[in-house]
Amino acid sequence: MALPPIDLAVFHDNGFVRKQCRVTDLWFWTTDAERTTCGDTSEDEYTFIGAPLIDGFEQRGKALKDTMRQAFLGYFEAHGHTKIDPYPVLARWRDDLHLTIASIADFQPHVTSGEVLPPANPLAVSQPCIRLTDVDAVGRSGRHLTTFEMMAHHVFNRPDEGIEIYWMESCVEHCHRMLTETFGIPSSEITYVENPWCGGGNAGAAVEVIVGGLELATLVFMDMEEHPDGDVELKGDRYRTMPLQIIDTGYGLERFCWAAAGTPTIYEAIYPESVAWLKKLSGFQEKATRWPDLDLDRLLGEMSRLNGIMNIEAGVDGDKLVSIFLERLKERGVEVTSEQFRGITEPLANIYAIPDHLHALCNMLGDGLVPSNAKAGYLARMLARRVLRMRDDLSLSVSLSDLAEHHLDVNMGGHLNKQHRAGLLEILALEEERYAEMLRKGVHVIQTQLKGLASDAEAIPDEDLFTLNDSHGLAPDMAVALARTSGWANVSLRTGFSAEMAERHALLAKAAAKNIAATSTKVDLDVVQPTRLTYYDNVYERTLQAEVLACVEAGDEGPHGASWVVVLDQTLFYPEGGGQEGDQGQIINESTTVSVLDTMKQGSLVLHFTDAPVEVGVEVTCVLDWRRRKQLMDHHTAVHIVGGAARKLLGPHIFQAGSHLSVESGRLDITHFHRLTRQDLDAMEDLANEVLATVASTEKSELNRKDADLVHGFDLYQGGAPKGDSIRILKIADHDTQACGGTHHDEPGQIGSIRVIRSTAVQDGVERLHIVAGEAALGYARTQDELVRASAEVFGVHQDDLPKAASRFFSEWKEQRKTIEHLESEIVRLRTSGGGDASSLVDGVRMVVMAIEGDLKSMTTMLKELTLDADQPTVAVLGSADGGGKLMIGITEGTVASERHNAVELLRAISHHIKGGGGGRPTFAQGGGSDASGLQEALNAARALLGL
RNA sequence: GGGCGUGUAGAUCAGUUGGAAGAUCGCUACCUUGGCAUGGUAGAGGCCCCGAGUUCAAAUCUCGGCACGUCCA
Repeated sequence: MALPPIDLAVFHDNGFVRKQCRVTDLWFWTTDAERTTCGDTSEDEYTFIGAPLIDGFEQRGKALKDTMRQAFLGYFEAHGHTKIDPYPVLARWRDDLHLTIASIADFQPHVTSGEVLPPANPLAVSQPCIRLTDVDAVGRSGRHLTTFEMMAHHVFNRPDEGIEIYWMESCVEHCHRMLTETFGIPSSEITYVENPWCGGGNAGAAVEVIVGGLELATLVFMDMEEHPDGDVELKGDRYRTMPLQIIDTGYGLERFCWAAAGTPTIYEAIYPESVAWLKKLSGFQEKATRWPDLDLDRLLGEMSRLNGIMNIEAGVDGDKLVSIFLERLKERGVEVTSEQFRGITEPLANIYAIPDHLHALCNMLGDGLVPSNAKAGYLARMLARRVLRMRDDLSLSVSLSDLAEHHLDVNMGGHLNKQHRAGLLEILALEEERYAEMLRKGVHVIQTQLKGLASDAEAIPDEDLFTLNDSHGLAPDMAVALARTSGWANVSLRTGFSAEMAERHALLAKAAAKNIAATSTKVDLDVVQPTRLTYYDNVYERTLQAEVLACVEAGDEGPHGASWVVVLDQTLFYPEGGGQEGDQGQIINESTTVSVLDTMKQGSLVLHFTDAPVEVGVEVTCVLDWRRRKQLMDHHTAVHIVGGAARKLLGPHIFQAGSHLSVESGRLDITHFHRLTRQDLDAMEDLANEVLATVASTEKSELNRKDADLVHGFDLYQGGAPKGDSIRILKIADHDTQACGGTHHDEPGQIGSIRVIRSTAVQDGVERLHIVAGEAALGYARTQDELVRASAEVFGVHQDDLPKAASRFFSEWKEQRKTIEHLESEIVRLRTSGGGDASSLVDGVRMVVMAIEGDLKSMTTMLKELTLDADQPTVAVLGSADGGGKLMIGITEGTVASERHNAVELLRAISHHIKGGGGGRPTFAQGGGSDASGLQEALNAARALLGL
């Protein structure tokens, strides 16, 4: 069964009739009985360009957005909705998304699953969103944006619990009244298109709201979930009704602004100052006047109308697009050449895209993001680099920081959520440096990569272009541009190559995704009663009476060789989670004692992995391995304290990217845009220990999610997004506040001391701090002492003199190595030059055959000494007993000696005496063997062959 | 999270099939001039990132580690 028609009173009351679109086949509602298209097809042009459909909004840019947003939220506040503050653009409360891509993302997954109550119901919000899927189309299509605000009203109905706020009828009525009353849009300009929505396992009826050819909003009625027995079928999947029924709407703030401004593109409506500024900086008008006959305004006007019906998506072939455009423009009486078209649209696309990208970038960094080469940070870097490339294409003489500063002041009122202005500008300056460095290296990379390519080649091989892009960050068009100035003047980029490369990347990504297999194991248990967790009541408790609810074999999966799994009614063992390792200890009853080797969580149960079974139903005593637990707590609380110290010292962008707590050490990953120095670590260490000394006690509390977000904001979720409605919060004075389910000290002072040992790089933009605390700190200090002592003993110096002694020994070693080399060659010179027994003359060629002491290195030095002088043609055969026997033969190049003798042949003829082989060039050969006792025979054989 | 690439002189980088560690700039000394720019000659400067392995032989091949770069999700 498909979905039934959406037949609402609001449509009939306002004179709408239901029709089927002849282009898309979708059903739609319109007041115009003659209308045959739904409004959003390749035949529907934008009708609002130059003729705004929303009246009374004379502002532009930020002021227009602010007024528009206020008008929207004002309507819904006046009609019983609660306005809520927008969430950050970094979706830190979610582990499946980097960026907030829609207003509904704020409430996923916990509110939409029914686990957590919404902050208000019904509610209205204007949520800044970032979507990078269409990043290539931004600036070129006239309407695409990477960053936009999704205005929305949301309703969360639960009919089974009697919660029914409103559904389709009221929703569409609100929408229609707002459009016509608040914004004064004539009904005749509006079409409502029925187009069911599905995604992410959910589905529902949906209505698209089209005004003047532009989709202004989508109203989704999400009341179904995917299920094999469902009675509704959509796009091949079956769905059934679910208990929670959600209204998810999305109104594009920027599109409302555009419809009110009627500008040729959306960018002129929302970033007018930036567009004007960039046009001026780039000399756009002067360039355009190169063609005095060209009616620029007419061209741009026609183009923007065309943009409405041409679907410019990522990967569209550029040349093909241009030719289609030219043809369509011609039909409309606008004659332009391909050169003129490119000359106008290419710089314009950059001018439009730059403010959009900057807006996304400033929002992301403003939320505390640090650029990186992985994850969300990479998205910021990609945007920064796109802006830099566009800036270079436009030949703008401003820095990335200048651009951002302008944008920040003009389009954002100077407001950033978390990051300071100075921090943002510093990060961008660093990004620009990195970009410049990449380009500088690019020239060299091109030259080595293309070494084998003929200088008159017309194309760079695909493989080389892939490598240049993937490994060296040189996009194909940049690679070609660099190659043209580096000696390959005729190369050009094959049409459609970029699309091909994108396809190839998609294939690789798909293949990689296949390899990820879920490996979570599950123990089968029929216990339903959740384990009561007593370690939250008192973290210092060491023994506990409990009842055994279940005991089963662990199978192969048991950690640390554990063979049984025990479940109790309550436990003081902390199960592995939040980076903290599971507790160990013992479970004791009257007759037996079993060891708990590890503890894990499965759903609401705590699994104790033991080395032996215990009887079910009996009362047992749990005994905690306190020393281990204390150490884990030391490290865990210390990690929070060091994290707080890092934030205080380095800035608001410091966010925990991960942590792991073991008995040996604690590990904390933090986001930062620089490598940390020892001075940084020392400062953190000092501050952390100061906290131990000055903060008397930690505050532990439990809040529901709604209140926690409200009171503490999203910095709470440093350790990742917690599950469930109830959140445990650890607050260490005003130093650090985090949601954390781990075990923590009540008094920081009990840790004793904290040491930040070192930092390593996890990825660009993420530093890993290695921390020891409490007893582990003491143990670490002892180990270090021992290392110093042992090293000092080797040198026979006092520990304080160790660095000095080491550097003296090292430099002396280097000097002596040099001296030895000189002396060795001197010895050879003395033994051979004075007519000694090792040397003899045969027909003007000096013959040197001798056994020496030394390794390959010193032999080559001697051989060099013997054979480099062209005035003294020499054949030298050296032998050494070193490592199973070595033979080396050198012949002075370009002399009678090298004409008469061949080093390789000579070597092959004698090397069998030491059971070895070898090779080399005709004037230099070396080899070795496994039997040094044949060395003299080998040298004798050489003498015989040389006629001595 | 996955893929790819790079670590060689103070700097920028070459180094072919495993077989004698190189270039350019910079540095030092000397020569050319009244002085400078420059030109000429000579010289110093290398744990070829670290650790294992293969081999008679590793900067080069294999594995592991560290550091850096880059693309994609």
